[in-house]
Amino acid sequence: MSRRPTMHDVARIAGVSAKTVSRVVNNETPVDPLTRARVQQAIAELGFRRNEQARSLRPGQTSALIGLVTGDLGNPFYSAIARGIEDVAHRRGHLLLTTSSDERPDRERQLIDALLQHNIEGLIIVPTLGQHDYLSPAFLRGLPVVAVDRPVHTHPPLDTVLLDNRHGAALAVTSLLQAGHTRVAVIDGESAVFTGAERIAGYHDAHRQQKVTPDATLLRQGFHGETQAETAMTDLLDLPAPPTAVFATNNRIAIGALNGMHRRKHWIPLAVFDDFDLAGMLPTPVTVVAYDAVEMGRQAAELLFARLDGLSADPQVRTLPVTVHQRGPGNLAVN
Amino acid sequence: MSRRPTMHDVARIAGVSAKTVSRVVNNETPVDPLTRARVQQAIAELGFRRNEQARSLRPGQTSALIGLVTGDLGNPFYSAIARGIEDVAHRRGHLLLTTSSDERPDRERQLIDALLQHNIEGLIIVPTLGQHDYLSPAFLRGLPVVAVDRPVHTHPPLDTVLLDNRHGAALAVTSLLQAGHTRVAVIDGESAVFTGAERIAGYHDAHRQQKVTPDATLLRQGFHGETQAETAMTDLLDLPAPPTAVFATNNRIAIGALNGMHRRKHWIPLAVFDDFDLAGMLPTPVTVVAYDAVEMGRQAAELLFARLDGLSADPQVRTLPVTVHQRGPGNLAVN
DNA sequence: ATGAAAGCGCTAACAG
DNA sequence: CTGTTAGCGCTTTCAT
Repeated sequence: MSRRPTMHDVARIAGVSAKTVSRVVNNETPVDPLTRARVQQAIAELGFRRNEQARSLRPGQTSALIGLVTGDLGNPFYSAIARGIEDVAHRRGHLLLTTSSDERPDRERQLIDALLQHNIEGLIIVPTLGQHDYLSPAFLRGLPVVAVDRPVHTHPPLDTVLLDNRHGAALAVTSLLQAGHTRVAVIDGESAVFTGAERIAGYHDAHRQQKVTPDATLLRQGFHGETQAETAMTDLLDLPAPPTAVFATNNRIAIGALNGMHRRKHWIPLAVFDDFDLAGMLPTPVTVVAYDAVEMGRQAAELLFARLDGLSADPQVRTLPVTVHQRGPGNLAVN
Repeated sequence: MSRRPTMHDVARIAGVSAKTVSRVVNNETPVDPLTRARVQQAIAELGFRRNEQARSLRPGQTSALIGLVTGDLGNPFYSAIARGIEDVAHRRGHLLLTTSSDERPDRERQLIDALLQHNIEGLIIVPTLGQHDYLSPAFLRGLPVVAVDRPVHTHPPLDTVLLDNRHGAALAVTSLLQAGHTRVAVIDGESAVFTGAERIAGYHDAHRQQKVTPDATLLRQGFHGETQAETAMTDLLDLPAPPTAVFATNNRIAIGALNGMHRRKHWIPLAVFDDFDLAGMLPTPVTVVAYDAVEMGRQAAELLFARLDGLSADPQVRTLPVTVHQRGPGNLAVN
């Protein structure tokens, strides 16, 4: 198997110097049209492809590589973000290196290190819980970084793309309160997670605004995954005074809560931050907070490229809108 | 902002030559333990990180980069595959470049080209429909390639990881036939897609084996997305002699079919190739064919690394098992 | 309009 | 055990 052809190989075939090949490949001027044609002919003949690693080694050149760290690419929320980033990156002639931290800060740090060794031009990160001192200027050496979904506290602050968690949650819970519910339970995941905390704040905002006092015993936090959420739901339904509606702070929790209702054959209206298939087919009304995760990725990538282009001055925080929809049977009222 | 430190910078601080730094960084012998310590000290002081692009420029060195092309990273099926690949790649010290073809052959080709320019060591691809002459040895120059989910016909053939589509579909449809159904409809997507064709073959296998003659008018193909599948379902239910059960060849089609049943308030048992949330909570029994997409990715990556390690001889086709589960109300029988 | 030389950061081969 | 030299493929600078 023959060695991959270089510019020198092309140059030899075309009877020109490597520099002229370089000019043709990069559409630089001046090159005589006939020379250009000869070179292009030779390129086609050999199947030459420029070596990006060699190119980007030169000072002043860039790698055309963007790095992404999320908790788990297998999670559709994260992969939608990745897709949005990829869209913009592709349009800008960049490729995306994707990695998954498993939500572990040590692995996150290691991945960022690996990405830096590959000379990424910029980094987009859905930060794990924990300290991010390795997002400091000293560690990053001026690498532009954009945070998505969760803020990260650094000096100076980073460009950030968030959802309107608090407002979306408030809207969804308000729809329950306005239907007459006064005992709305909450099932949340890991209590230290930013998005969950914001959504719970929104729950409280709604109560305050609707002048309903929430019952603290109905607020359940720290549940990982569907199975735990299911138990939380059955526990709530087994209370002497069970809730008449429930707010799930995310998708997975909602699925667990629904499994719990199904198990107890006791259905109460559900509000949930996240949309999901078949929400409209359930035996109880579902109020969903929907958003565009792909768009989050796009916006993050656009912030990143703006900074690479030197267009950004101060770090920006963009908060993306969410929408609320009623799914399933129309009547939200208390049974 | 100071320039990123190089091995020479480290060498100067540690009072050694660049080659010695290289030896330390690569854990090569022999290096005097004291020298090694001095160098490590200097590395820490400067925050030195080896430049992977420069390293991999040397002949005999590799880029530690793997490329992936799927139809759409935002699709959870593909992103699960990506996650599986990433797992193995990370364990092997490799990073993954992910790209989405939008199922367009021209874009697929362009992405492969871009990946090759970045000197990927191997490529994993969920191939689009269409000719793949650009997966020929001439184009790839010996680059190892693994196909996932769909085979691709090249000479020589590629390593391939598939699901047991035909058998899984047969099992699911058999459960309907054994419950007494004789009019089982099929809703399928793009008819040229390999997986759909295999699953329909499984549908016919089941009928043959159960000695039931399928009604060709109940076989509907070429539907894109949920909305079209929903229409296909309502059309079927509106027939003078509607089906008593339906087989959906994938997830999205199943959601559409369920929406159709919901709209007509006419529920019939569903079999579907793919598992999904809330399948157990619907008003009709659901038979799902489940599988592990992350594992598909892992196996693909393992085939790739086996080839990079020079361990593989002939191209392999691995067919991964699927499992069938009953969800929802227990009774599959004809209404 | 084109080419020669130098060097990006790293490591293989060879000296010492 | 350590250092020197050379060169991977490309592009910048400066000649021609």
